[in-house]
Amino acid sequence: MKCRPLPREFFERPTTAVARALIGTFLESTLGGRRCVGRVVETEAYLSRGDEASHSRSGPTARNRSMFLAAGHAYVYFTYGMHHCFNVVTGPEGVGEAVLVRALEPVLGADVMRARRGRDAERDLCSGPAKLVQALAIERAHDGHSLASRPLRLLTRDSFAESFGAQRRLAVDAGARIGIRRSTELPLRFCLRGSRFVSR
DNA sequence: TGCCTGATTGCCT
DNA sequence: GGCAATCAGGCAA
Repeated sequence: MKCRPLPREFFERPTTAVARALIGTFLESTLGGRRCVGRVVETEAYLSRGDEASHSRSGPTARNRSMFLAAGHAYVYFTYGMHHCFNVVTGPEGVGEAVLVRALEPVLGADVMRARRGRDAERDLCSGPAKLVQALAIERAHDGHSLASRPLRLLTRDSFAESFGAQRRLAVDAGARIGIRRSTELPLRFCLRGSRFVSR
């Protein structure tokens, strides 16, 4: 089936629903003139209320302002002095919710990913939020980019049916989020069951 | 102005 | 399993 970007309505559902629904979709980067695609296998939801781990917990700032854009935009932030992470903005404009994409299964352009990552093992290319950002050449400059348009798009589950079939019903597990200290009790992490490409 | 911490990764033991 | 790398944002003073 032809590659189609996810429609705006896809992102306008509750954030946890979007986080779950993103599993099995495809993230495509044509940055640097090289096409790379990965299947989303792990996500985490970050909410605007009752979530002390969310960057939006204290309202808009210069760093997190993209999180308050309309659903379907990218929120890219810099952390730990050396890494970037990629999020999909969800919810109504001005609310401040997003889904962190934590891991991808390489589908196309694995060699380009290897060169960018400086590692050979397929498992090490996109099995972490900062890894996939490096593999797809995503930068802070893409903060606020609309994910319906190149060079960075999210494509429907129907895409790449030659490799993954229709993917109608995928088994998705929910659990606690990783790498946070607050609101660790919330089950806002979603993984494709059985995938060897998740971060942990 | 200064200090502390973080939605991470990779190397070392 | 432990921990260093490395810096911008957030907050206290």
